[in-house]
Amino acid sequence: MHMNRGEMLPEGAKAQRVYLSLRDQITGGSLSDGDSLPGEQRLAETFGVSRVTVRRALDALADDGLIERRAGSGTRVRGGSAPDKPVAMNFTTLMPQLVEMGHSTTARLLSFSYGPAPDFVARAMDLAADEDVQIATRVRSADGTPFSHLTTYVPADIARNYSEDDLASQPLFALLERSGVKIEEAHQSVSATLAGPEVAEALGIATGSALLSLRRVVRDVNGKGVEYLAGLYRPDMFRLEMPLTRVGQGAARHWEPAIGQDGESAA
Amino acid sequence: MHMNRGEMLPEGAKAQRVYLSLRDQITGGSLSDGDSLPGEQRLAETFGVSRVTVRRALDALADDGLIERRAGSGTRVRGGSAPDKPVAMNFTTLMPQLVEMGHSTTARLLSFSYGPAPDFVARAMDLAADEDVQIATRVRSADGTPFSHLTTYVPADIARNYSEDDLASQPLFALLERSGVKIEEAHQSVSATLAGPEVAEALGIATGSALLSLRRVVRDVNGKGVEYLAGLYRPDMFRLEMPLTRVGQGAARHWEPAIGQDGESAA
DNA sequence: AAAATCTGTATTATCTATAATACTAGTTTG
DNA sequence: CAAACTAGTATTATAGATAATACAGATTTT
Repeated sequence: MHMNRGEMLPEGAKAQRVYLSLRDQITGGSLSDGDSLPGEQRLAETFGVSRVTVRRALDALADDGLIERRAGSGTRVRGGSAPDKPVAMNFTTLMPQLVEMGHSTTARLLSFSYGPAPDFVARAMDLAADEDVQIATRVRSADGTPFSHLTTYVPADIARNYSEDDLASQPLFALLERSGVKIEEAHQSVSATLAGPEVAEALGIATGSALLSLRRVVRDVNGKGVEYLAGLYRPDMFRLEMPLTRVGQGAARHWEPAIGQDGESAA
Repeated sequence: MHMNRGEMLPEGAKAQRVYLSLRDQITGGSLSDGDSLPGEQRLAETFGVSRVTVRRALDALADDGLIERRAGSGTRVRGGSAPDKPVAMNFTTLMPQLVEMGHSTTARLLSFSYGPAPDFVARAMDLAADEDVQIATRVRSADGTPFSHLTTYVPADIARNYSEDDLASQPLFALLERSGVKIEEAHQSVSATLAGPEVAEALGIATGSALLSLRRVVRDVNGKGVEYLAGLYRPDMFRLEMPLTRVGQGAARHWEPAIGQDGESAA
C-alpha cells in the first residue's frame, strides 16, 4: 500500500524524463487500461536510452501504482483514465469550480511585496514604467494537494484597499470589486510551460513537469489594467473545460460557449 | 547569425533540463529584456546542479541568441517577449487564425488507418466498444515551422465520405459538414503535457518540452460523437486567446467571450 | 513441444555530473 | 581607488548514471 501519490521519481535525469513522459500519457488519458505499453526493449529504442534506464522509470511507475508488470506477459496500465478529482475551471466565472464539487480549498501566501512593475507586466497593462505594483504569489490547494501557483500584479493605489490577510482568504476578484473597481474586460492567454525549481517545490511536483500556463489581464471601464495574473496549474489536477454549441446560420455559423451546462450534463 | 531556431540543446540530461526551463521562461514572457538572469552560482543552487552544468545550458541559450553574456556584468535576456509569430486559436471558429494573418499553412499526413476505437475515445464519444474509427495523425506547419500535432478519430461510416487527400488539404470541420453531418455541440478540454519522442521529432522540438494539450469531442444533433481530436501544440508558436467581457447585473454578472474582436481584427 | 517475447536479474566498462578548486579579466558599488 | 561582484577558463578526483551485455524464468503464440 503505497501512498506516495506520484512522487517516487527515479534518480537519474534521463530516467526521470522517461518516467515523466509515460506518466503524463497515463494520467492524461492517452494510455488507458489493458495491455497497452510496448516492451522495455522498444521503449528503450524510441526514447533513445538503454533498457536499464527504462527499467528505472517503470520501477517508479509501478511504485506509484500506475502500471502492473508481469514477467513474460508485458506491462499494463492500471489507473488509466480515472484521475483523482480533476478540478475544472469555470468559464463564466473565471474561477475554479471548487465549492460546487465539495472540495476544501486553501490558499497559502508565498510572497508579498510592493515594487516597480516588471517590463512584461507594464506593457500588458499599459502602466507607466515606474508605477509601483503589488506583487503577490500564492498557492491554492484542493483537499491538501496544491494545484495552482498564482502570481498577481495589481497597481499599488488599488491594492492598498485590501490587506495581506484578505489575499490569503479571498479571491482577488471579490477584493477588487469591493475596492470599487469597475471590471469591464479581460484577456486570457493559455499556453504550456515547464516547472522550474521554485514552482515545482511549491506545487509538490518534479522539476521539468508540464504545467498549464494562463496569463490574464483585467481592465476596468476606463481601459486601465487593474490585474495581471500569471497562473501555473498542474495538468493532473486542473483542466480548462469549455462546452460549446454551434449557433447561427450559413456563413455566420459559429461556436459559442454553452453556459450553465458543464461536464456531466444528461440532456 | 545563427539560424538554429532553438535546436542547439546541450548534451547532458541535466543540462537540458536547465536549458529547457530557462528557455521556456524567456519565450514565455516571464523573463524579459534587461539585467534579468541570476548569477551562475545562484542558478546552480536553485536548480540543484553544479555550475558546470548551468554553464552548458547557458552556452546553448547563447548559441540560440536568447541571452547575452558579459563578463563581470552578468547575463541578460535578448529576445524577451518578441516571439516569432505566435499563432492564436480563434474562439468562435475553433480554428487557428492563419489565413487572416498571412501565414502559409501546410499539413502533412503522418499516419492513416482504420481500426477499433481506443478505450478513451470510445468512452468519450459513446461508441460501441468494437466500432471502427478512422485514425489520422497530421502535423500542421506555419511558414515551414510545425506548430501542431493532431490526431483525429472519426467513426468509419462517416469517414468514408472523404478521401485521404482531402484530409491533407482541408480542415476536418469542412469535410464533416460536407458529408452531411449536422454539428451541434463540442466539448474542449485544455491541459498541458510533455513531448514524447515521436511527437518531439514530428514537431522539431526536444523530448521533454512542454506542449499545450487540447481534447475535443464534437457531437451531431443526435448527440452522437462524430469527431475526437487530440491536439498537441508548441507553446512558443501557438496560444489559446480568449477576450472576455463582463456582462449582466448583480448576482447574474458573469463573463462572456468578446466575439468579433480578437487581437488585431478589423472585422 | 518449440519458438518467440516479455520481465527479472546481474555484470562491467564508459560516460556524465559533481565537487572542490584556482585563477583571470571585466564591471559595478561603495 | 578599492572592494565586491560577475563571467570565462581551467584542472582533477570522485561519485553516479548510463550503455552494452548476457542469461534465467514466465507467458504467449505457433
